[in-house]
Amino acid sequence: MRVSTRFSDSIHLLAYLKIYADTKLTSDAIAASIETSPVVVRRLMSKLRKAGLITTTPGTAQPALAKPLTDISLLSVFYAVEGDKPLFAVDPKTNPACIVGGNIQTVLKQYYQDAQMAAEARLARTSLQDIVDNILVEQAKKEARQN
Amino acid sequence: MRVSTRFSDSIHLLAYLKIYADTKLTSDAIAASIETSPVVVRRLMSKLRKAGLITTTPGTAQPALAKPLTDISLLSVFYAVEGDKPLFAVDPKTNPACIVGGNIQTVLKQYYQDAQMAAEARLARTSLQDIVDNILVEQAKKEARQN
DNA sequence: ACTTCCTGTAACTTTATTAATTACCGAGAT
DNA sequence: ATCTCGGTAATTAATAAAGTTACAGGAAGT
Repeated sequence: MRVSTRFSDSIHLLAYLKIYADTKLTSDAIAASIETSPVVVRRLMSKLRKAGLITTTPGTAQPALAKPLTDISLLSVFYAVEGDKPLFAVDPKTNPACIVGGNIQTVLKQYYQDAQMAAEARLARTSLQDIVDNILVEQAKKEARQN
Repeated sequence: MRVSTRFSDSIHLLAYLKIYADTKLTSDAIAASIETSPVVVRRLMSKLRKAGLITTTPGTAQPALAKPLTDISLLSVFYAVEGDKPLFAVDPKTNPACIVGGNIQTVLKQYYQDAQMAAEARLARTSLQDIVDNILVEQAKKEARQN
């Protein structure tokens, strides 16, 4: 399958709303930054809006963050656009007549959930403000190198 | 994309080698347990062999675990069949002329790696012996319910 | 030696997921 | 009234994984 970049693109989008708050925030402009299509941007915004992370007004280019960036964790963005999609997939179709095939799902599910929760705990610890701060630091480094 | 079940299927395979060690371990028999095709099983075994987890002999059905199950972690199985595939995908193609698009990959990579390492640490903590033990416990529960 | 069963791979096809595209409705601004 | 833009549905294209077919060659029994 094609690998999903929704999570990364959504973080990009939200950071863009903050950093370019003074510009015209059309889906076209945002799409140019992510290098995707405006429709994809609007689809992402639709999910972010439903998750309560941003507000939008139909017909006019006024997307806005619904709360301060310090109050939005990477995890809440992940849930908003990926739902509760598991990081590790259990093979759902194995032979129930076999000792292994009949029990492995139950067993793996537990360990996978542990691992996923560990990753999610890290995502929960980071806010979008951290991301924006780091982007600006990287940008400053870049500009310093040029001089 | 279709989500990969290689990791789960490989754990299944290795547990099968242990639990059914006394039977004929043909790729057909293993495939019947995983409910996949023998070729898929042989492909998985090829990767597990290259990673040093099992030994096989061409032409004869004698796959064997290369080390005790207590010495094989879920993480080593994951690496064997998924390589260093990241759990969270960075969008590689964003506008470098934009402050966000030009720096976000660098920033996200760090946080994604943190999260992935947390998950991997959990996987490293669990051995295949734990999995086999749990499978046998589940099976015993099942049999107890039937009486 | 011959036959049978099996592994190891390569090549190709099918299936599933995601992103991209096209198209259209209706809201808001000028 | 017109122009711009968001929201969404429907379709197409791209991509990754699993399934399938095919075949070369090893091992073991007869």
